[in-house]
Amino acid sequence: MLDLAILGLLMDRDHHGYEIRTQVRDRLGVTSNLSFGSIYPALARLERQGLVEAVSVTDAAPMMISTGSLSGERASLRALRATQVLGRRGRKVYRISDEGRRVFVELLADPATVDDSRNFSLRVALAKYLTPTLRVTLLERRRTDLVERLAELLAGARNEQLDTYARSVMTHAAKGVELDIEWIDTLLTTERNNQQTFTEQVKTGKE
Amino acid sequence: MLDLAILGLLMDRDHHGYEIRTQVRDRLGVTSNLSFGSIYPALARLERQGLVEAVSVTDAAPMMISTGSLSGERASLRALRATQVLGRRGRKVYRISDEGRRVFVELLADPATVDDSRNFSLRVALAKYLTPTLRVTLLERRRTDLVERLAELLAGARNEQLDTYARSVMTHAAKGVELDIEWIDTLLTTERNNQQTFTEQVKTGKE
DNA sequence: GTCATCATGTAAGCCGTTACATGATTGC
DNA sequence: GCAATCATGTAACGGCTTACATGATGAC
Repeated sequence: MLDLAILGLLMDRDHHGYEIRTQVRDRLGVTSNLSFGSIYPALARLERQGLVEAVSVTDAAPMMISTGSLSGERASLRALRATQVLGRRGRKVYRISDEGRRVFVELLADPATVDDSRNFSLRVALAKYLTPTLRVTLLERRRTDLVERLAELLAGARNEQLDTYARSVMTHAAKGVELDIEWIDTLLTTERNNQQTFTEQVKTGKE
Repeated sequence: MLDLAILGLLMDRDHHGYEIRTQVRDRLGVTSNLSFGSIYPALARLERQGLVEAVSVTDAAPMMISTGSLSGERASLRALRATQVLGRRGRKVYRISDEGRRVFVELLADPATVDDSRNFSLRVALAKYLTPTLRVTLLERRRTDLVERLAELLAGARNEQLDTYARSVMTHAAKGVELDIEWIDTLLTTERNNQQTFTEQVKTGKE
């Protein structure tokens, strides 16, 4: 989960560890702030595996931005500026490698661990990196699980041996799952419309 | 979490370990089946702590081995009978102790770990063991957290830098939280009505 | 000059899982 | 008799958290 989230964020742009925490919450919709005690070791591990690389320790490396068109003076100025604006020294900025991109997409499409709601949401949040086909597969797989789960919950809610509180939990959980299924259905509809639009465009020769 | 669920189930009646798994799902609304690899060690630990006690290992099985009072024939018959009615041999049935009941209520009311949705749902499912006051406290505490979370999600959904998938995740998560808040509000209303009814009854001298 | 925030990292521990090992009972 | 289910337990490992340790920078 953490690996997928980190790689997913790095697909978009470079990040340093401290930043990843807030980004996971704000861009990937993961509720609880994950701890640095898990983020830093994860980054170190991903680096060892060659999936990411440290692009700059400290901000002395605006070289990465440098187009060469700027004079040394202006580059220094810009470095200073970057430090002032963007923050402090000692930051270790990571960039995803080609191998990292490959593994990321593989991981994102991997059917293995889509079981829980958290993993699924994360995958949808990163779904722009999936092919339309794989997106549909992901959504349909999850939908099947939810339909099954819904049936269990509705059965549970009908259980007369339960007290009002326990039954209320069942009923509410069922509503939540229904909401999830509706959401998936709207996403699936969108996917199919896009697919169709694309197909039509090909057929009619439009761009 | 596991301890709370196990003790909660044992508040109602005795259970053996194997049975606890299904009961946690069917009566407490916990989605994923927890594994025996966590249930059995948990029961052993609770027993060591004196919160539960093993009430019977098998039904009548020890008789077959030790007792000389019954003839071998009758002992076999009895064993057979017990097996037919109660099920299989080798079951270790647990009962909650007085100390266990005390600790359970303490645990259930403990504000420490109500953070996530799973813990909260579990507590609501067991809410009949809480006093009306503690129930309201639990609900209100959770409500405050959710309102805060909702604001964050709505802010996230407004973030225009997000692609449609990521934004969709935020919006959907927000809807889920809204549903949760509505649920809590209906529960709170019920609590207050019951409370008021009780107060009125006292005032007017009704039973 | 000191406090909050930014920034990185390590070590210990918690709470669960999967995989393994064993055996009884029921139904076909 | 054989497979499926019921039933208990152990061992290894996974993924995350908390607590600890360290230090720079910016704001007041």
